Amino acid sequence: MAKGATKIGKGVVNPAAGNFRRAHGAATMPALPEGEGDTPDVGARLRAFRTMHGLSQRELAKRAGVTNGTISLIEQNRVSPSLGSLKKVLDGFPISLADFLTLELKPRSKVFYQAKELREIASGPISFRLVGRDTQGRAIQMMHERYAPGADTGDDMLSHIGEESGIVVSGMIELTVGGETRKLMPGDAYYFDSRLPHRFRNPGTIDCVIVSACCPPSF
Amino acid sequence: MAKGATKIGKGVVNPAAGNFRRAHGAATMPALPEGEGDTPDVGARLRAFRTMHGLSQRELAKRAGVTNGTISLIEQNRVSPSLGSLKKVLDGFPISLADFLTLELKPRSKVFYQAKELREIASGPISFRLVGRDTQGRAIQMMHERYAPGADTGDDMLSHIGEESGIVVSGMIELTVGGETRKLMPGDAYYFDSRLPHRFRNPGTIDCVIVSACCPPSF
DNA sequence: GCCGCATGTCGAGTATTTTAAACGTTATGG
DNA sequence: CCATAACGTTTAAAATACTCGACATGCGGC
Repeated sequence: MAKGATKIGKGVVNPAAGNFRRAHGAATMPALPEGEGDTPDVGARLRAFRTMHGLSQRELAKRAGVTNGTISLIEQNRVSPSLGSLKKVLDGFPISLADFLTLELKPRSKVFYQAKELREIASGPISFRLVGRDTQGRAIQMMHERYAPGADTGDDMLSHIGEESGIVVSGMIELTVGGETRKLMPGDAYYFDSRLPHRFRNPGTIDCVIVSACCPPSF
Repeated sequence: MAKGATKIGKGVVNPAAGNFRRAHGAATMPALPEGEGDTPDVGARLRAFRTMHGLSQRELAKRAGVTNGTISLIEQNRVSPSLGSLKKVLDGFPISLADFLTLELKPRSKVFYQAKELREIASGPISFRLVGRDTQGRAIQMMHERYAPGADTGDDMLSHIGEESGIVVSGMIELTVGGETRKLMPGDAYYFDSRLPHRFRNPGTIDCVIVSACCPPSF
């Protein structure tokens, strides 16, 4: 292709169905009606995955050994990446090619809760304030954490197991989960799937105390 | 690429590790050590899968809407196909891209048994001759079948459940399983995973009687 | 408001994949 | 024995993916 004939004018190719174009031999495709399988929108998948890890196109590109332009084009579904490229890109974070293609990409359930949203499940001199509406289908173990000013866990890689929840007791914590960042004040809380990349940082000037809970579905 | 500079002289790229070459920006790849994920030898995978379906490169190519050359190159790992191409190719038979990449590609277990290989598990006036050495780990239900001369089941698509076994009682049957074809004579038998595409044909001039068994692990 | 920095997109050039056609081989008939 | 057909492989040309550099925008600090 010399120059002018770029088939790509501006518009996205086929964002919905996820089938790639390739208007070639005019009258090909005899047997199957095309569009059998899945390959649901690799572009959106990659973008979601990347942002969930808090990476920019350039950062990911550097990690993966490709250029940012490539990432951009792929995410726009302007190209159908070769397995080699896609593999390199995915090596940027811990997931296999097959897993990436299977990934659920589900609408994120409620993650952040305001102090007033916690549910009181005890009474009298003791107060148990429950995080999350539906206790059923959840699995938790609590912990007590303290963050000095400036403390930072750094990004966590997917741990692929369990869930995580916590309540800020004192101080302030900046929590990033799956690309969303939020500053939580005393009384606020969080609840998310541990597989989502997450990060705790104390941007304040005093210690931050959190009652947190983590992991395995032990009961 | 004009012409002469074909990087591909003759040899296969990297049949073992399954990582694709792309000797480009010289000193790229900073973060991860490359070779994290899998992508195990797409070429061999495709070839195995194709032959198991009894398709030639050209047949598959026609179904998929690509050229036979493409199939050839992919199977030799001379290229790293784009998702679009690979998807088109896989649309040729009923499997998803992710499933294809996950596929086990296990060393086929024993499929064909000679008459003398059947194990007698009864005695006296009654004779139960068992197909397959290890009854454990198998799940069977028997049937009685008869094939008129020329009868042909045609190719079966993957049924994704259970196993299948049978013994030829009289006549002759030509059985194709996962790309291998064999003519079975009276007393001979078969045992295979139903997910493998298979086909029965009676090339003889007399009826063929088979005692067969199929499917679900019911006991 | 302006600057510096980061981000995502675009255009042109290069590298790679895919096509189309031909080759060498093997099997099947006549 | 030759013709025919089918198969997998190969090669140059066409089409696509990828790189490199530049652009426009957005954001935070000063």
